[in-house]
Amino acid sequence: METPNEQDGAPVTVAAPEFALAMTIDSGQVFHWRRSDGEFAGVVGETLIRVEQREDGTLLVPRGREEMVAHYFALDHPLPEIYASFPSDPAMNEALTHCRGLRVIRQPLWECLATFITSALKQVAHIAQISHRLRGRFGRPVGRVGEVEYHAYPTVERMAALDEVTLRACGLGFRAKSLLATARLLAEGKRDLESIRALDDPAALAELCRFPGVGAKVANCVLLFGYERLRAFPIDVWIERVLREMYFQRKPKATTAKLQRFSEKYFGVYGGYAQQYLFHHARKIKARKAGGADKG
DNA sequence: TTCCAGGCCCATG
DNA sequence: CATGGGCATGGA
Repeated sequence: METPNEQDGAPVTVAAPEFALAMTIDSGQVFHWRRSDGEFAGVVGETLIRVEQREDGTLLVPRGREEMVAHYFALDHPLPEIYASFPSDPAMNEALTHCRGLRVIRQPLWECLATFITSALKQVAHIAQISHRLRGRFGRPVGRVGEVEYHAYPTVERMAALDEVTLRACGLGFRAKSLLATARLLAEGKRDLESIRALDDPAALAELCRFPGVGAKVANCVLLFGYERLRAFPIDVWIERVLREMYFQRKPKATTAKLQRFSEKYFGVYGGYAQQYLFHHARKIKARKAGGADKG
């Protein structure tokens, strides 16, 4: 039996054209990667992965993990085709200019559903904080990098066996109840995430919305980041602002449902990618303005 | 101190 | 069907 750890062989080089590792990890899809020097360390499923992107764009990954990393970061997504499908307007063009190489990650289903339930009305930094607490306290340890121990996301069974008070102690607030209830539905076999793969987008969305703590936004995130439905268009407060400023200036009373319908048609078959680019760019612009005086 | 965050849910018009 | 308010937490 193999026991992969931080010493499992010299890293090997993997070609990764059109891929921006740091930006992808920092784009609010996943919340558990840590950066040290030029390297990132995180857990893919149950495997500790250290990955570095060099100046020439190639990746350094642990030997034997090339496929796992390529699959996780979706290096096979056809970015040229995706970019060609984007509408050409000032907002989209600007986002594309600044976000080239950003990819929509393929996440494990339970981990994705759970983290986005905890994301409700939380800032990205807070989601990361909560995620690390949950992993550290209830997830299986999978190795260490220096002094830092890494953990897998808690299993459905482990989460279902906890109680609301324990979860609230991780900083979950009112989300604890939903997360626990969802874990129990899955642990008891009353629902199944794998079977949702067979459903079409609308049916899958409706099924996901049956979980406590899951509405249209979280469900669309899970469709996009977990089920690889690249058309799914999550509308959070950032995207809603962008849509209203850039596309609905003249219609201030348009409802969210209206924005949703417009977006799904306007941004097309890779709407999820368009959304992710608009989202990330909007956040970066704000951060740049807020921290404009700091040394860079 | 106040504001805001990758929302959801339920009670009212 | 649309709208309003409550819900926990913590960093800026």
